[in-house]
Amino acid sequence: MARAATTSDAFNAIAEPQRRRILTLLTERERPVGDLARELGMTQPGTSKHLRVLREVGLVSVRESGRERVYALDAEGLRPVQEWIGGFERYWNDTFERLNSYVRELQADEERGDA
Amino acid sequence: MARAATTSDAFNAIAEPQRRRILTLLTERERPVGDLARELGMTQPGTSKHLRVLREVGLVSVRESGRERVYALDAEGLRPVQEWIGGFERYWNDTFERLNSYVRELQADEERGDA
DNA sequence: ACCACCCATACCCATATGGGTATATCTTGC
DNA sequence: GCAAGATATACCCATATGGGTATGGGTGGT
Repeated sequence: MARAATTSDAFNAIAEPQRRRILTLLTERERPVGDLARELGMTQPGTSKHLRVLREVGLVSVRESGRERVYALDAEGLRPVQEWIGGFERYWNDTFERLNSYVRELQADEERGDA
Repeated sequence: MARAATTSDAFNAIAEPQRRRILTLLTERERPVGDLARELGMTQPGTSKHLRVLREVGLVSVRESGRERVYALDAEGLRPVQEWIGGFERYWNDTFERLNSYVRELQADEERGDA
């Protein structure tokens, strides 16, 4: 089974170091596959495979430019992760963080109109 | 190789759905293994294995109570993930951020009595 | 048309992994 | 001390996965 039911979501995608590096590289600017492969120091096929995973979970988008495939970050896909993590911020022990998440909660409330 | 070099970090730990469920369950209260196993609907050994992973990356702590092992959330371990994700917030469609600053403006106005 | 280049896919391999069953260890209750 | 309960581990299996090497399909330049 290994990672039951092919869990292909953002959580799984960012579990891989190289994929995280790719996403980080893409924050600077969009890049063609070859570029990424060089930066990662791995083969083009290997890179393509990681890109495929990222594509499938919607973390990157592709644009064809001549014979190149230019990949760009689609950070929206990280939302689920950020939201999930957000649910734990209040459990961090750091005083500063407590205050921080408290403030964030207040803001969230107001954005929801709860005031 | 599969997930090269045994990447055992928080990112990897939360890539598994059941483990995320465990962490979520632990936000409510600490729980002994049996409890978790029942909640997850899986065997005790299976649950223990997930708990081991979570333990090794510091996402949970254990306390012995008689013949039980009570697991508790240690959210600090999620910090790295939160920080990494944080680096991408500015690339999300600005909608959220815009709203955020808008709210902040409103707050400022009200505090000043501008209403 | 031909060739060089950029990629995605198909395969192949070795290992990591999730889940289950059997079992050893330790603790509490008699 | 002994039986029962709670766990962690050892093992076994099937599959997912990361990485590499071939290879096929487009695209641009000449």
